[in-house]
Amino acid sequence: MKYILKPKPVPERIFKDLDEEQKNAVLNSKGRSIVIAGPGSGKTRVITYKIVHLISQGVSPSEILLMTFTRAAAKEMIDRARNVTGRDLKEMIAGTFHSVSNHLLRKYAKLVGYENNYTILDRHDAETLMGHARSIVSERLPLDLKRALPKKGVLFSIHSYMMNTLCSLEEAVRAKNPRFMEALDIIKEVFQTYTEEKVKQNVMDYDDLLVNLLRLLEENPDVEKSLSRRFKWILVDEFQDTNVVQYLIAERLAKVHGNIFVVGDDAQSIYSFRGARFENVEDFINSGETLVFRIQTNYRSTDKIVDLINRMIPKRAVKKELRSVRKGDKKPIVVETFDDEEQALFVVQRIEELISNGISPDDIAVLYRSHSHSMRLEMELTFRRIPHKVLSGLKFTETAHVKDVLAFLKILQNPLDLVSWVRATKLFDGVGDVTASKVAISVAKAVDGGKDYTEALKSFGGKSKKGLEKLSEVITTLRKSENPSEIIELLMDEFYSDYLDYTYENARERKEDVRMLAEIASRYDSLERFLSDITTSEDVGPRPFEDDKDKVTLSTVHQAKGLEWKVVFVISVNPGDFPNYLAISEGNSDEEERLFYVAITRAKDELYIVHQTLGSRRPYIGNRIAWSRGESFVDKIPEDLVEVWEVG
DNA sequence: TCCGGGGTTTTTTTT
DNA sequence: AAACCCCGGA
Repeated sequence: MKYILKPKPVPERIFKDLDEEQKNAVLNSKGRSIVIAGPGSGKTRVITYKIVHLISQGVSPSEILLMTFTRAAAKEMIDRARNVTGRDLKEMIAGTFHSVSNHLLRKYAKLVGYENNYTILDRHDAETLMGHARSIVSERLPLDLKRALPKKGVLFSIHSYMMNTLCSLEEAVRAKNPRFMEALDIIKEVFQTYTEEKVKQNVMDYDDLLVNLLRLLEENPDVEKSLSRRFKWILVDEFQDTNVVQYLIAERLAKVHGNIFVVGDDAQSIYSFRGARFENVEDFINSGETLVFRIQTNYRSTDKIVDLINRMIPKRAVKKELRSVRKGDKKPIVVETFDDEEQALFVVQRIEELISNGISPDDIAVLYRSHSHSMRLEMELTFRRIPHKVLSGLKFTETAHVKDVLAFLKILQNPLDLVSWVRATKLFDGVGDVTASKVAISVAKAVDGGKDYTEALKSFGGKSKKGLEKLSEVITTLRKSENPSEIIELLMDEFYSDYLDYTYENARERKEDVRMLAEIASRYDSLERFLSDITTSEDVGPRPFEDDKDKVTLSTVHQAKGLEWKVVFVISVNPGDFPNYLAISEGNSDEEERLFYVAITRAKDELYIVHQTLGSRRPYIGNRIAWSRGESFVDKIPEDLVEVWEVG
C-alpha cells in the first residue's frame, strides 16, 4: 500500500512579505489571470509566492509549468520558493519557453516528423543552413534570378519573422524587406528547401522548437489532452515579450484546466524583432473571463527617478502611474559630453569617485543600445584597472573553439547534422568547404543506408585523404563513450588540443575554455540533455565559473532586462545610436521608446543619462546624415526633473 | 577544380 | 569571429 503524505501547510503569515496589491494578485488569482506589473514592483516576488500559494493548496510541483524569459529568472524564482516552502521543487518544469518546448517536444518528435535525437541549431548554424539551402536553389536558377536572391542573413530574418508571427511569406517580406517583393517565388523555394533539409538532417532551429510544439498540440488532440492534464497550472513571466506562437502554446496547454497565470508590463516589450507582441497583453485580457491585477508600487527606484520614469512612459503602453516608496536626494542627471572619448572619460572618472565613496563595483552598471557603444569605455576601464564584466558581446558558446567542440558532440548525437559535420571536418588538413560538404552528404547517405558512417570517410582520396582518415579515427574513439565530459576530454587528447596549439596564439586560454565546457558537461550524464541545455539557455554566460563578483557591469539594454543596480549610466543617448537609426528607418521608434524606458527603470539610487554633442559616432549612412533621423530622447526629458551636467 | 593564405569589412537588439 | 574576395599553387 502507498501511504500518501499530505502537503505541508503553509501558514498565512508567510505572505506577510507582500503588500496589499501583491497579496491580492497571489491569493485571489484563479483560473485565467493576468498581473500588469510596473518596473520594480516585485513581479518576481509575486510569481514566487504564487508558486508557494499553489503548493500550500496541495498542488504538486510536477503539476506546475513555469515559463520565463531567461533561465536565470526561473532559477531565481524556484530557489526563493524552495526557501519559503522548504520543499525541493525538482519536479517542477521551469525554464525559458524554448527549453520547456524542447523538453515537451522531445518525447513526441516522431509526431512532427523528427527522430527524438534531433539536434538544435543556434542562430548562426541556422543561418549557415539557410545559406546551404540558398545555394541548392541558386544552382538551378538562371543568372539574372540568381542575382535577385537575397543574402542568407536576409532570408533567415524573413523566415524567422514568418515563423514567429505565423504570417504569410508575402507579409513577412513586406514587413522585413519590401525591396525583395519581386523575388517572392524564389524566396519561397529556398524556404521550402530549408525546411526539407531540416527534417532530412533531423535538426530544428529555435523557431521550430516553438512552432513544432504548437503543431504537435494542434494536430494531436490526445497529446494535447495528456499534456494539459499533466499540468494544473501554467505560469508565464514577461508575457509582453511572448510571440503569437508562445501565446497559443500557453493557451492550449491551459485548455483543460483553464488555470493560466501570466505577468507582464506592456511598456517593457522590447523584442518585436523576434516576433514579440505586447498586444498579447490586451488580447489576453479581452479573451475569456480574465481577472486583471495590477502591481504599480515601485520599490526599486527613488522618488526622484520614479518622477522621471512616470513622464517617460511609452506612448502606446497601457496608462499607468507608478508610486514610489523610496526617498532620494538626487535627481537623475543628464550629462553632456563632446564625443565618445569624453563620454568614456566622464563615466570612468565618475565610477572611480563612486567606488572611492564606498559604492561596490557590483552596484554599478553601464547600459547602451548596441555592443559597439561599449568599445571606447572598455578600453578606458581596462586602462585604469577598474574591474568590469561585459554581459554583451561574444558569448561563451559563440566562441570558435566551443562551437568546434559542440560540433563533434552534435555529430555523435545526430550524424545527419550537416552544419556540424562541415564545421568539424574543415578542422582537418586538406579539407575546405567543398570536401567538407561532400563528406557530410556521403555520411548522410551511409546513415540512411544503415551503414557505419566512418566507412564513408575513408572513400575520399587526394589532398584530404590523410585529414579524413584522422577524422575517422577521432570519431571512432569518441563513439566509445556516451558521457559528454568524457567525450570532450577524449577529443582534446586525440586531436583538438594540438589543433588549438598550431592554430591560435592564445591556445592556452582556449584550452581553458574547453576545460570549462567539460566541467559544465560533467553535470550531465546524457549527451542529449547537455546539448539541449547549452543550446537553449542563454545564461551560460561569457565566462562561466569566472569570479564575477565586485565588477562593474557593461551591458546592452536588452540583456539588462529584469536586472537592477544602485547606479546606472545610460550612454550614447544620441539620435542614431539610441534610438538606433535602423530601427527608426524601419518605423520602429515606439520600441526604441520602450527600450529607453527599460534602461532608465534599472536604476535604484542614481541615474546618469549621457549623450554627446557631436552626435552619433557613425553619422553617415550612404550620403544621408543619420543623426538627423529620429528625435533625441534627451529633448523629451522634462528639464525640471533632472539636473544637467556639462563635461569639459 | 579545390585549398588555403592573405586581405578587408562587418554597424541592432537575441532565445 | 566570420563572411567575403582575390590569388597562387596543387
